[in-house]
Amino acid sequence: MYTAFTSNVNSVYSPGMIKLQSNMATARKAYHHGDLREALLEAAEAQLEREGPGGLSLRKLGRELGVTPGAPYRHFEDKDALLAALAADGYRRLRNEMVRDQEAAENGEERLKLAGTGYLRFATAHPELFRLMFGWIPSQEVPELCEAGDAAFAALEAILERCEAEGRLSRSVSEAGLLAWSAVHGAAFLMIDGRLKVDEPTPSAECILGHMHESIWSGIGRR
Amino acid sequence: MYTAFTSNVNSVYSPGMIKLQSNMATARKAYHHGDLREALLEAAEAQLEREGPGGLSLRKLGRELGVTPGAPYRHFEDKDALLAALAADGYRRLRNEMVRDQEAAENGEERLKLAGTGYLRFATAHPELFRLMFGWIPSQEVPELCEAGDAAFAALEAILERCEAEGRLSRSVSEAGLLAWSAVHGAAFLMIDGRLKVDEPTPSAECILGHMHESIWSGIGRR
DNA sequence: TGTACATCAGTGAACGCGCGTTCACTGATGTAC
DNA sequence: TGTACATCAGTGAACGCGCGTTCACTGATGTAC
Repeated sequence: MYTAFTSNVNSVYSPGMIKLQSNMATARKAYHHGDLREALLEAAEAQLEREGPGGLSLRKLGRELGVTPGAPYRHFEDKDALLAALAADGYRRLRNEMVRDQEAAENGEERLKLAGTGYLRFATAHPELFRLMFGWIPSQEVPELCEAGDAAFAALEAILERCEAEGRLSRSVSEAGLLAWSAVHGAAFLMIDGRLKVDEPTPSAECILGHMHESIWSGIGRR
Repeated sequence: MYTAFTSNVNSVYSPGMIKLQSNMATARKAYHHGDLREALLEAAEAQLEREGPGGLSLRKLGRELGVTPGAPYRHFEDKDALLAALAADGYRRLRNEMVRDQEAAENGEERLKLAGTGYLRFATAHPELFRLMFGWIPSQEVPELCEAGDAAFAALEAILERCEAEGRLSRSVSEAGLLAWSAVHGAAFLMIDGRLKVDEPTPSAECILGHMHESIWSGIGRR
């Protein structure tokens, strides 16, 4: 009964940077799922985006993947562990989005703008995941989660340090970081909460950052 | 059994601007609670802050107030209605915090700074309520909620318009509003998520806005 | 290449829980006369 | 001031639900010889 549906195994999706194990080809229609861990993460993220944080349940996940309620516990100690893995993966992808295309930039100002755009792009593409990453507090500390979060912030800091080295900052790195991060972070939340109506009713990441970058840069930089 | 505890009726707390009905004095130890509606809102907010959004339940609320599980339904159609009332009240108080002390300000720039400080003060004092206000989407539109939210934003807009009238803005009101609101909103979230470590590990609203205001104002204003 | 065996990743049934909500009811309150 | 009555705001029991988690089990897989 449960073994009939394993189509999800063939999914194209691969959350984050975790490599899929390669025993997938032989796993279809098997008693063993093949890669239930990845499938759970994938389905969990979809469920989260679809139904919000309240709608995410391990049982539902199992049902969706054609697997018994107990099965997820072979891969995650409990629900919190799954959420933490989801959030950590989110931070890694957020960071990727921020540093993407950085080589194309000619100077610090451009790098900052690209990173901000990436930040907004991530938040608007995965609003509930973004909310989970920043709003949810695990019942006990998860080192993987802290590291991934710090790494994302470190990417911003590195950019600002290069700006400073180029002599393009009118403030300290930490004050510049406070404004830049706050502004982009705030805009991200306002966007996903549907509270920003600039030009269009649901403006794009590029549009919003286009409207904000000049203000940010006059606030913290010089040309 | 349920009538033994009505001490909450005497609470000093009065959420938002709603006036308490004044039959409280006669209500103690009564079969009728006296002002269950207000008591529910008050207890709900405390419960929200104490245990997070997942820990808020109507049944628990009833238990806490010494009242039957059915009782809350005399005052709120369902759980969503209570949440909406909570959020709407939050917006009203947020607005109050923003416009507080405005008369003390000498010019637009100072007004903006005071409003920002009030915003952060509210968010850090009521973090879970703040998250509810901005993160939660009611299953059906609640006009009261929209109005209260719009009114809070309108307070910011009014300040920026006065800045413009004084000739102190270097950008359009809407671009200035985008930066100012995003920056303060983002800082609010970063603060309540414990991600801001400037000077102290948990800096105050005044401290954070002190560090941000110069950057914001060089971004959007002139002196 | 074939077999024995340890390990892994599932099954399926069950546990206890707390929740939102409904409903027929009743005690308290306030009002009209 | 006293009484009849409508309305209000509770009671208490019940409904059905889905959830997280556990556990003894078993089929599938991979490895050592």
